[in-house]
Amino acid sequence: MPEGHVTHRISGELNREFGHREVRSTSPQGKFTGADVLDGRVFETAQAFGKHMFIGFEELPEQVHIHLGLIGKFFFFPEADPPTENARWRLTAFSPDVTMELRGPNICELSTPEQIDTIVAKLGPDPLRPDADPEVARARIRRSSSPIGVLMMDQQIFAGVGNIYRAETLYRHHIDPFMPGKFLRGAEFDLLWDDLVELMPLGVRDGRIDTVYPEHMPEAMGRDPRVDKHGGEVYVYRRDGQACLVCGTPVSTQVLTGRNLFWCKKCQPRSRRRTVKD
DNA sequence: CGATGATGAGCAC
DNA sequence: TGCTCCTCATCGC
Repeated sequence: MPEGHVTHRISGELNREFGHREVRSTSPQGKFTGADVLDGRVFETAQAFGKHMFIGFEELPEQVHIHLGLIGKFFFFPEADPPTENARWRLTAFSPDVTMELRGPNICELSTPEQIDTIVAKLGPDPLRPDADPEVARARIRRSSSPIGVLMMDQQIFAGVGNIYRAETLYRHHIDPFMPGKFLRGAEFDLLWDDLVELMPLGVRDGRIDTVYPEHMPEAMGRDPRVDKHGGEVYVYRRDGQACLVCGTPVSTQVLTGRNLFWCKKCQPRSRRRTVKD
């Protein structure tokens, strides 16, 4: 499931498996009407911008625009006819055989170059892209009175960051999620941005989100060292009620703009800056 | 075996 | 703020 590291990781996988190969394209489930247009074409390049992915085919100006949403998922099979059905989009290449299936995406449609430009223009800097300019994000945070915990999820600020990276990066820098963006110190912004630039490529490489420093690894806490349920080792994400890996305080949770926020009240204390009048 | 919720986001009220 | 879309693993009965 999908924060920006997943779209980037899968773009790479698609390029390796299908790049410059002729493909068979279908929509077994029928809801991707553009699938037929792509059948028999040559796959060119998949690219990721935050949580959005665009896939180009030779001699076609439109590209496939994909957004996984909350539950969308890609599957790869080392065969031309995997025993599945009802995928939104299915791509197959032959000898060597490989099949991709896309299930449950929020968006899977053909988009014109103009439409793609519009989508990309709305996104903030993506920590996974070398061309990202963090100053855009810095400026937007500095003039916002929304809590930094809300701003972290705003794709116009950090493209690709989702609920796990939000909770974990705020935790790693002891930042109060409820502090208005305008009160975030410049040095704190630098810590957050640099951390995303460091952590997210690891997520791309490993296909999971790990954020715990070695000295805080569960072994050191006497816990079972197995991977957490969501697929990575984390400090606070979905660990509500469990002991903070650093201080032992039960991890807190609260719904913030429709999503579950997780944080440690002791490691990320309410900032006094928060109470200053606008 | 039905209910629930999940790494998301647009939209109506 | 809450509903909606989409899928599927997991949980409680």
